[in-house]
Amino acid sequence: MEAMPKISESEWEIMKIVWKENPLTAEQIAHKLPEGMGWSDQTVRTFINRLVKKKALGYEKSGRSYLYSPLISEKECVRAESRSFLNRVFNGAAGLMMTNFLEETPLSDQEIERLQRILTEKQGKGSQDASRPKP
Amino acid sequence: MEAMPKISESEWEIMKIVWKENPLTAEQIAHKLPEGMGWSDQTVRTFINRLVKKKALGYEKSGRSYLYSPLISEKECVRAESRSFLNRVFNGAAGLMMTNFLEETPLSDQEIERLQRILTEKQGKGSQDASRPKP
DNA sequence: GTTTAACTATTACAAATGTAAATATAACGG
DNA sequence: CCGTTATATTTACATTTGTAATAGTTAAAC
Repeated sequence: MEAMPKISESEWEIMKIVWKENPLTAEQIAHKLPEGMGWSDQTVRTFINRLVKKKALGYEKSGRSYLYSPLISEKECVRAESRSFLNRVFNGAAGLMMTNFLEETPLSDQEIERLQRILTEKQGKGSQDASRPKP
Repeated sequence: MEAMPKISESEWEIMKIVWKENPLTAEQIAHKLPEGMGWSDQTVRTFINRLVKKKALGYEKSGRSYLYSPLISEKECVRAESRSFLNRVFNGAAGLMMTNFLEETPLSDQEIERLQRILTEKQGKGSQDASRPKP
């Protein structure tokens, strides 16, 4: 798992785009950025370069430009970032965090049902006891 | 709501302590920090000072030292940080985020039940339709 | 082939952050 | 009162981040 590189806020914007679809040229990435972003082309390229340096993006030459692709998985990054957030803000208490989110966030009935289904599924599975002997 | 100051990772450690109990002297804060932290006394004082500069902490003189107290509420900070995280990592999709957490996090049956209770309570309340006329 | 237009790479620079040392200050002990 | 010492304030410095401008390179066009 190679110690996830630390992805900054701006770099996340780039990564989200490249995860969704790849490979992409720098220009394509710049164009797919959300409107309000307002970054100059050079800024975008700087972020891309930093991500390459961090081994978060890889590239291959194609014509006059490079095609960038992710070298680290979105799942891993989301997991790492989530853990960091959880520790920073909730001292690692996932239950507390979720309670908090549930209380603060408006959810559609559909979403509520989906979450409930997931919870019910989890229920029997005894995931609270991680120390069982392997069969 | 005064545009929450941005609290850095290290600064969060300080704030969490002062929120839990206050007022505290710099020394007390330093002592209450988690073991593994390994910050020098001066480092802790630097963080405290930055938090004062950011108006996150206030102080009052007492004998030879200051007593620090939070000027911003934990709730507000948690909310701000949560929103930032949600946007950065999940593009603001709270439902997706929660699904993800539920799937990845081991929870005790107790916690599961608590979350289910909260969800059930939310269910009728139609929080997905925020545009109802006030009674 | 040489110019040029598009890309990349290098460099810049200020603010924030992590980490502290050095210096000033003031209160407490005697 | 005066020194000692605990505190606070100032200063330091490297790294990361946000935000580019400028310089270098190379494929494409002619």
